[in-house]
Amino acid sequence: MKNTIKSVKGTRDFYPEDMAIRTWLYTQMKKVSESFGYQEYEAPILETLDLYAAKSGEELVEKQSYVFNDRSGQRITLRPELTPSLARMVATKQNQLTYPLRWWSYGPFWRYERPQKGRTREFFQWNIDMIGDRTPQGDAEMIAIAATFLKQVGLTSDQAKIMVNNRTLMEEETLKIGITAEMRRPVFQLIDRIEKMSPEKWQEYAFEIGLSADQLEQIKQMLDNQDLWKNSEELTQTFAYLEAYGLSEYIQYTPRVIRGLDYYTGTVFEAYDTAGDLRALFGGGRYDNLVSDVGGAPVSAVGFAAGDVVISILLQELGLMPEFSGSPAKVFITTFSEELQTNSLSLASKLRNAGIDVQTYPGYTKLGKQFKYADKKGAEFVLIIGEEEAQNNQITVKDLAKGEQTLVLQDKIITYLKEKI
RNA sequence: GUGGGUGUAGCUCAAUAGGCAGAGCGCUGCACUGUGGAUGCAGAUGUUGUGGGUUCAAAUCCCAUCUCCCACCCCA
Repeated sequence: MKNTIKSVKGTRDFYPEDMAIRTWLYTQMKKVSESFGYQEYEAPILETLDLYAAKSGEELVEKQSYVFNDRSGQRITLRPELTPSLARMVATKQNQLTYPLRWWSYGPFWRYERPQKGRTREFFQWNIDMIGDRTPQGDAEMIAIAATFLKQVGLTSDQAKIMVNNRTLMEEETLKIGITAEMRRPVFQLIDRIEKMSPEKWQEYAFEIGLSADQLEQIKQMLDNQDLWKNSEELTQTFAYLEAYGLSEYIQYTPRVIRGLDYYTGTVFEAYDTAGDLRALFGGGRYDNLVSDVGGAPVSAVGFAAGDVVISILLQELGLMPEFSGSPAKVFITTFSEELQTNSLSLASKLRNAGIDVQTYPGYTKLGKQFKYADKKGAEFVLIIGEEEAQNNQITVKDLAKGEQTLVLQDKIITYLKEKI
């Protein structure tokens, strides 16, 4: 590899094998989304920077967005997330839509970050949201979709789990120990970081934001209390519904998940591999203010986003990723000789007209090489029209897996192959 | 944005302590001019990321730069 022009940092080339995986992932997301009645939509990849300034995190807008001026001087960004676009789409047609909306989308996003394990600058993300409903059933449905997806791609509840909590509950519980609205944000950030910092550093941080030793002790107890959810009517109902879905094994309550993003207002959840080696598989929750933030009337929503990178690594590591290789055409037609090439080409055409995918060999080379090529390309049946076959209106069909071959009359070839494929 | 590592054949990696740049896999050819996988034999692979420096001699030591990887930040 000498002077090959390099690809842009943090982007990935999708060779056919990779593209097959990407398509497969998309198909799984589509299946799950549609099985719950969600409709696919798409938003522009280019948006004005203003759209994100409204509510996205400062870091995301200031540091991680790809921003440029277009020819009219307008500040344009490659979308770093979808939710603001979704909020705008809803706000724009707010009175013409039937609620609750059930929408899903899968597409590319860009964030200017340092690439590392599970993080690229260009990635794909599945977004799924229910808008215009504020019930525990809605929360439960969204979590059920997430769990169904884990199941759909072959992950067991021993391999991946969805951690659930509720921000309203945490607000109430922290209020009991004297943490008022002004202190809430730093305290939630403190809770968000308990898994990420050493106990000493975490304690230091707690005192820095102004907690008393007594409050800290009570927060610690709170974060170890796996039964805290019983104090929340919303969560109690949500978990009961998830029981009814038969998906409880994938769900785990934890007071420690609270989400870094500020716009969440109710139930929140994140999915992780149980080995705990990787980043979050997806994250989401209930948000009430996004549509009004872009100029619409207030409407509640719940949803989550799942990137393609971490889930792919996990499936790869667990050996759950299907392997795709070779051509989609299972039938391969050889070229016996220069003179007989036209016979092969007409046969290929005849099969294609009958709906059979076929690849042929361009030009002529000895049959051994053609077989080798066919094998590598994933062909299952190799067809030969040699001199004898041409004279007798026959075709030799070799089944590569079995190593057997049969002479088939040209009139019968379509029905013969359709039975076998 | 901060910190740590890495770079040798298409791929995975060797090269003792500066001293002829190698192996496996893959690739090409032949055995096998009407048949793939297996086997055997033969062959081709390189600006050792790039630029400079030290040295009789540099993949190896020094400086710079780039790449990719990993962690932090943030988050899918």
